[in-house]
Amino acid sequence: MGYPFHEIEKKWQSVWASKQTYKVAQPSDKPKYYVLDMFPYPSGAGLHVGHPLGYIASDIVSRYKRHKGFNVLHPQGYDSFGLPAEQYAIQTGQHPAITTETNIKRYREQLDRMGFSFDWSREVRTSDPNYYRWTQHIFSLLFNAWYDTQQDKARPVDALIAHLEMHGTQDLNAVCDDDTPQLTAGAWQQMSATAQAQFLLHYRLTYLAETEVNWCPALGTVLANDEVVQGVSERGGHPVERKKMKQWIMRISAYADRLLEGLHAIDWPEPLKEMQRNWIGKSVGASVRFQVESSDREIEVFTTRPDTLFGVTFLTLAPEHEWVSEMTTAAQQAEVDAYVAQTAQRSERERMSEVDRISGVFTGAYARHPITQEKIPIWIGDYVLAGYGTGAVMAVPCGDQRDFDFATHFGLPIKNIFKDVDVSKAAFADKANTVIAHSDFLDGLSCAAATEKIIERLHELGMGEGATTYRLRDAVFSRQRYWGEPIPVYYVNEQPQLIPDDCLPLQLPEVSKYLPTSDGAPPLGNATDWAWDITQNKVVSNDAVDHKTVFPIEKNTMPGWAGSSWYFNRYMDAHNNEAFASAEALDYWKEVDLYLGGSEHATGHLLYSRFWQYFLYDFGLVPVKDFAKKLINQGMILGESAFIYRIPDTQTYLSKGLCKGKKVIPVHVDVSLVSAQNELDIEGLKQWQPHFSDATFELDNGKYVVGREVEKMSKSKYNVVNPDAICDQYGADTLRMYEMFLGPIEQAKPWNTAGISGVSNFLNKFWRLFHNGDDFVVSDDQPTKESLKTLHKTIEKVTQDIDTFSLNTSVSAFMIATNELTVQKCNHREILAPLTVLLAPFAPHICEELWALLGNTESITTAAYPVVNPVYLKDDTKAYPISFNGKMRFTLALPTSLSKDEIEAAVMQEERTQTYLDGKTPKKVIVVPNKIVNIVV
RNA sequence: GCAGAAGUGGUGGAAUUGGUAGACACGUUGGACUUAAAAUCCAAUGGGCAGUAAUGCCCGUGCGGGUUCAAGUCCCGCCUUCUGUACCA
Repeated sequence: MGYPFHEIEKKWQSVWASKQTYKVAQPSDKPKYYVLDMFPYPSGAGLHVGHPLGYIASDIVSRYKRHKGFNVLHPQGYDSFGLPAEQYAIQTGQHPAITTETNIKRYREQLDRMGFSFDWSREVRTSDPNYYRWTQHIFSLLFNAWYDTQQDKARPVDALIAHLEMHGTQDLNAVCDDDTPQLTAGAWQQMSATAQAQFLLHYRLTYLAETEVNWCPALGTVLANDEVVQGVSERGGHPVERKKMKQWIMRISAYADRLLEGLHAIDWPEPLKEMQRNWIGKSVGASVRFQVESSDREIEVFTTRPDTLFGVTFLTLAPEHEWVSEMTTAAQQAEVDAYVAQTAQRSERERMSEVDRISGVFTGAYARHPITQEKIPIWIGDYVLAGYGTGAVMAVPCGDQRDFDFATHFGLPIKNIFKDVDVSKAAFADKANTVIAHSDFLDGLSCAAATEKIIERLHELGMGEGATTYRLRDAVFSRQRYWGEPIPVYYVNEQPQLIPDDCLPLQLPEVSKYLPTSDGAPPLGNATDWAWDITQNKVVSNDAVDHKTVFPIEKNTMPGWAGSSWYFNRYMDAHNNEAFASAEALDYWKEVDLYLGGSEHATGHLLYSRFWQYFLYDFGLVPVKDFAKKLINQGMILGESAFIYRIPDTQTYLSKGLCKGKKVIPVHVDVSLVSAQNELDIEGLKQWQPHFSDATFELDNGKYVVGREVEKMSKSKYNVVNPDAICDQYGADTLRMYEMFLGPIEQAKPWNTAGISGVSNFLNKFWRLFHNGDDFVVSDDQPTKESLKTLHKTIEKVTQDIDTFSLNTSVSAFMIATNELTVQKCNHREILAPLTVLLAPFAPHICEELWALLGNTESITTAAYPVVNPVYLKDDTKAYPISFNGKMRFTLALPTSLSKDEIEAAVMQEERTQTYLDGKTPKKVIVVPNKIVNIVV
C-alpha cells in the first residue's frame, strides 16, 4: 500500500492551523518577499481543479523563498462583492451576505485541504465594511483631486480652487472635459456655490457626468468598456445598448500616457503589456480644423496622416456628432434624420457584425479646405465613431481603405496624392514608402517630413496643430446594483457632497427587493433609511429628507473592480483602523514581488489597479508607482467534455465509432461517468439523469465509447473536476505536484487524470526511501559519492527551475532523483534530509511528516534551503565550455576514443590553438563521437 | 484585417546561449512475484533497413528554401492552431 496521506495531511493541516505556522512577522530584519494570487470571487460552485493551479505555483514560490531566508507575505482573501450573489438573492430573496459567507466557508475548506501556506490572519473581503470603508476613502480622495499636466501628477482640488480664484482658467494646465468653458477669475468668484461645484466636476478625477454608457437591460446596469465583449455583456452574454445616463466616472484618461510609459519598468508578460498598450491606444498625429461654409463653426478632426491633407475630398461625421442637425440643410433634413434614427436603433452588436456594410448620408453642407480653400462636402457615416478622437474625420480616399470604400460606394472623388502609385483599385496606406505629390509645398516629401511641414503650416494659419489621442475612455464607475460598495456621496441641490471621512464606512442598507428596474433605478432606491443628516452626520430615514439638513444619498454602488484595485496594499496591514495601511507597513512591503493570475484581467483589474496605485503614489500614500514588479499569467485548465450521440427523434444513442456518416446530436454527459479509456458507465448514466433509463445504447465491441472535446470547465458542460475528489483518492501532495507536472504554468491545458498515477507512484517511492517495510529507517553512515551527486544535481536543477518558474521540469528532477536513489539503495540521512527540504514547497504534508520522523521538532518551513556543492556536479559529458573571449573557430580531426583530458591536451598542442588563444583557454570544445572535434575560439 | 504566442513519438511534455532530439511521466508490450487479482519491481517502446547477435546504417521536431563543421533552436517565404483586438481615422 501507499503512504498514509489521509492521516498525514489531516494531521499537519491542523498543526499548521493551531500553531499559526504561516503567520507573517512584521517588521523583520529579513529581506521581504511578497507573493500574491489574484483573489477569487467566491461563487456557489466551489473550486474546480483549474483554480488552484496559480495558487499551487505561488505557494511553491512562497515556501521556497521562506527556506531561502525571506520574510514572505503570502495572503489570500475574497473579492466578495459581485453579480452572481446578487442574482441568487433576486431569485431566492436570500441576502447576498449570507450566500457569500456560505461560499467563502466552502472555498476556505477546499483551500485548506491543499495545504496552502496562506497567512489567513490577513484575510480581506471586499464586502466587509472594515475593508470597503477604505475603498470609499479612496473614492473620496479621487473626488478631491484633479490632474495637473504641468507637474504631471494628481493634486488636491484646493490647489485648483486657489488657481481659479486668482487666474480663472488662464494658464491652468489641467486634464478636464472637452466641453469645459473658459473662465476669468472674476467670473469664477461671481459664480454661486452650486455653479462652482458644477464647474469643478469638469476637473475632478472622479466626476459625475451625463454620458453615453453601455447599458445592459437584462442585467439592469451599466457596464465599463472592459465588461463588454463583442457587443454583449461579459457576464451572461446579454445585449448592450448605448444610453445617455448620469453616471460617476473615473478620469483614468488623465493617466493614459503614464500608464503606457510605466509598462517599460515592470516585468509583466509581453502579450499582456501589448494588450494594455492596445487598450490605451496612443495615436500621434494632428488635429485640423475645417471652417464650415456660411457658418462660424469649425469642424475639428483628428488624423494620424496630416501629410495627406491635400488628398481630402470630403469630411465624415459620426451620426452622433453634436452638430449634425445644425449643419444639415433643409433639403437633406429628412434623409439625415432617418439615417441618424436608424443608426441609433442598431445595437452595438449589429453595428459590429455589419462592419462590411457601407452606409452614410450627405448633410448638404460644405467646409473649406484649410490650405486650398476648396469646397469639401460634409457627410455622415457610421464608420466614424463618436467616442474616438473628435467624432469627425477628414476623408482621404487614396490613403485610407475605409475612406476609399465610402468614396467608391457614394461616387465621391478620389484624388491621388502619391507619386507613382496606382490608387484606382485600393487605397495606399504604406507610410514607409510614401512620396507625396500634387500637394503644393509638400511635393516630393516623405510621410514624416510632410507631416512635420504641414503641422507647422497649419499652426501658422491657426487651423491645427500636432495632437495625440488615446483610445482609452474614462471608466464608468456607477452600477445600478445592490451588492457593491455604496458611493459615499449625498446630494445638496443636485450637487454631490462627500460623506465625511470619519463617518465611513457608509454601510450598505437593507432593502426589501434586490432587483434593479429596467429603466435604471438602482435597488438602493428600495431602502427606507437612505438619507444623510448633516447635523447628526448619520444615515436617517428617507422620510426625513427636507433638503435643508437631511439629503438624499447616492443610490448607485461601485463596480466590481473598485475593491480589487487596491487590495494588495491592504494585506500589508489588514486590520488597521487609522489608514488603509500604515506608512511603516507600506514602506516595509512596498509592492508585490510576484503576482499570479489570469490574463483575462489585462484591461480590467490590472489596468485599474495600476491607475489607483499611480494616483495614491501622486498623493504620497504609497511608496511605489507600480504595485506588482513581476506578473505571471497562469494558463487556464480546460475540461475534457464527454459526449454521447443521439439519433434525432429517438432515444437511441450510438457509440462514437458507429456515428460515421450518420446524423447524430451530441449530448454532454458527466465526465465522472466515463473511464480513462472513454468507456461510458451506462448504469451510472441512467441513475444520473432518469430520462436516460428508457434509452437504448448501441455498443461498439461491447462498449459504449464517448466522444471527447476540450472546452472551458463549466457546470453546464458537466466537465468539472473537483479537487476534493482528487485529494480523497491521491492526496493533496499528489494533486499539487500533478498540476505542476501537467506542463508549463503559463500554458492552457486540458485536465486529464491519465498521468496522475505517475506522480502518486513517485511520492510513494520517495516515502519508501525512508522506510523498510513499515519501519522508518535511515542510515547515519556516509553516503556514496554517487548519491551525493544525485542530491546536488537535484538541488541545482530544482533551484534553477523555481527561479525560472519551470515547475514542471523540477517535478521530473525529483522523480529522477528518487529513481536513482532507489537503485543506489540510499537511505542516508545526509542525502534524504536536504532532499526533503527541497521537496517541501511542492509536497508540504509528506515532507513535514518525514521531517518530524527524521527527529526535527520545528516545522520544516523553518529549515534552511540546502546548498549545492559544485564538487559533486562535475560531469563527464563530452561537450564542455571553457571561458575565452575570441572570435575564430577551427576544426580538428581526432580519434573519438580519446578521453576528455587527452582531447584537451591534443587541442592545446595544436599550433593554431596556440596562435589564437595567445595564452588563454578555448571558449568551447565540443566532441561528438565518431565525428569531429570543434574548438570554438 | 491587425497584434501576440505556438506547431516535437500513441499522449502530456523535455532539450542551457546553435552542440549526440524525444528527459520525465502516461499508455502499450513482455517478464518477475501471486492460486488469481491488485499493488510493487524489471525490461522494451520515434520510423525504416541489414544482421543469429552485440551492433551498424538511413530518415525524422508543420511545409519549402537559406546560413553553419553543426539548426527543434538563427534568417527568408508559406501553412495551421490558439489568444487578444477590431470600422481607432
